Amino acid sequence: MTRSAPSSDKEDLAAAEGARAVRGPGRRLHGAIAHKLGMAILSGQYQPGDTLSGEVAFAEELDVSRSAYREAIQVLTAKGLVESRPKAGTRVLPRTRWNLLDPEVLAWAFAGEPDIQFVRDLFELRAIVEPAAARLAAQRRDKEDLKVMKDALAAMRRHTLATDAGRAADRDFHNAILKATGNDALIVLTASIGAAVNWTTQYKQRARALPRNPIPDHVRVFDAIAAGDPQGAADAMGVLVQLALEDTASAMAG
Amino acid sequence: MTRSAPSSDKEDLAAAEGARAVRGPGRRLHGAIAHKLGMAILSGQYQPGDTLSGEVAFAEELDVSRSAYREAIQVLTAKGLVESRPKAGTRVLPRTRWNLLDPEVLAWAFAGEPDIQFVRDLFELRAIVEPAAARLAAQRRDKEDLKVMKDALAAMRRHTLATDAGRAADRDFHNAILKATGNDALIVLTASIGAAVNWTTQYKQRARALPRNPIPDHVRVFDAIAAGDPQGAADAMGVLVQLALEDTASAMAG
DNA sequence: TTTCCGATAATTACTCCGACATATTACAGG
DNA sequence: CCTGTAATATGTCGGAGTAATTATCGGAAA
Repeated sequence: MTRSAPSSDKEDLAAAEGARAVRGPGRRLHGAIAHKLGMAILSGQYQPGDTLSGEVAFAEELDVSRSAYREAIQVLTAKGLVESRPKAGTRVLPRTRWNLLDPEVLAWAFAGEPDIQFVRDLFELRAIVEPAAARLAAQRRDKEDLKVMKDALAAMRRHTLATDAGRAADRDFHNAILKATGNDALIVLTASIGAAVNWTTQYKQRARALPRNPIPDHVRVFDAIAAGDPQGAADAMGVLVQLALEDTASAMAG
Repeated sequence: MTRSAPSSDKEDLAAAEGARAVRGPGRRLHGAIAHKLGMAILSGQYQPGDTLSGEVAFAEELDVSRSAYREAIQVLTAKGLVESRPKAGTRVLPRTRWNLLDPEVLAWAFAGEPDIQFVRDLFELRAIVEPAAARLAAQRRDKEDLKVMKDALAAMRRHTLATDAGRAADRDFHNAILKATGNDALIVLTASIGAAVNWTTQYKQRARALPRNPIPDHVRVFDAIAAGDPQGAADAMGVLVQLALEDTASAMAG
């Protein structure tokens, strides 16, 4: 992000244009404001305990109506990022109150320079949850699930992970595993985390060759699930998560 | 138009009073609306695909201004429950888009008669995550963490789980374990799920004696963490989750 | 005639504005 | 130290106008 431009008096204007510029089709104004403020909070630009300027002042600074600004604040409030009270103003809540697993919050966290420690935390969580999901999938998958996984695997082989189609197939594969668990809570959790993490690795690896061919590892996971081998599926998926971790780690280090 | 005209004959009024009645101190009007609509969606009163009445109509039906209604809708949108588009209206999104791990969404889900399958899913997730958390805690805890756990354990012994103080100590104990993991993602995840689940069991067990004394199991977890025994901590915590599951299951069945 | 495409119209959410009500904090006086 | 009062920022309201999306209708091409 090119935030380091210290032009003094035009900054308000830049911020305002920035807010309105992001406003594409399907993206409302209040959504753009929420996006902007959310990223500002997640990036540490506003820190826990800080109190934002008053509604009228901030809305005017952003060059939007008070209604739009307020609706944006409601979004942030719903995600546990801020809290508004009469006379006290709107303040950023402590990090423990943030809904860090909310897909949008994750997107904001990964929009700028994601906090290394947080990425490690997420991978640790993945390393806990995804093997367990594979274990459940091995116990509960039906023929339809296996077919979807098999097709996704074939598509991955065909396109490789360097293409959009290949990455889409990768997502399909993992989603099929999740669906096979039949656990909704597991599905939403893993889906949002995986999406957020892959989101960064994906476009950071543009100039980077993958550490090694990930297809065989995916095949191992599939075989174990197809064979109804829970422990094998969990182990194989553990390897896969570890692989993704190394990939991301090297991408962020370099 | 004066707001205090309680003309009687409409059922709309009843709904409106219902919405306004929940409005306690610290609870804004739009928050109450969001609460009401959120529970209605989670309870299946509005099903995925349904489109809500238009802003003007619905706001008038609830006897609130469009601003308050819209802000409530923004909250629901932020949690992935609904989606609004011009000309198309506001429709309830498919369940897979809901942020089921959002604390408020969980609260709404457990406000009425919680879906049995969903409760099972959550416990399955707990059974995956919490033992892993205990394992990490056994590896990373410091003296301060152990002290907090010890104190909480003593308080649990003193008050028993039948009292508010005792349950607070129970929460403190589990929170101390989470804190000891040092993983923020793990913390928010487990904290919200645990809170929601305990929320039901807590006030359903008013007339029910606990299946068995849970203190010794807690002690086992603590001892393993204090001893730096990851596998032992994970196993002991697994027992604890299983115990909670049985408790909840019998509470919901009876 | 059928099918497809583009212009048009209607509906709905979206945005803005200005005013008032309410809650919470801070201060002054007892 | 406590209590009542005033200041202030959020909360709520109603209405007007804008923008975007969908549905409809008409015409042209197959």
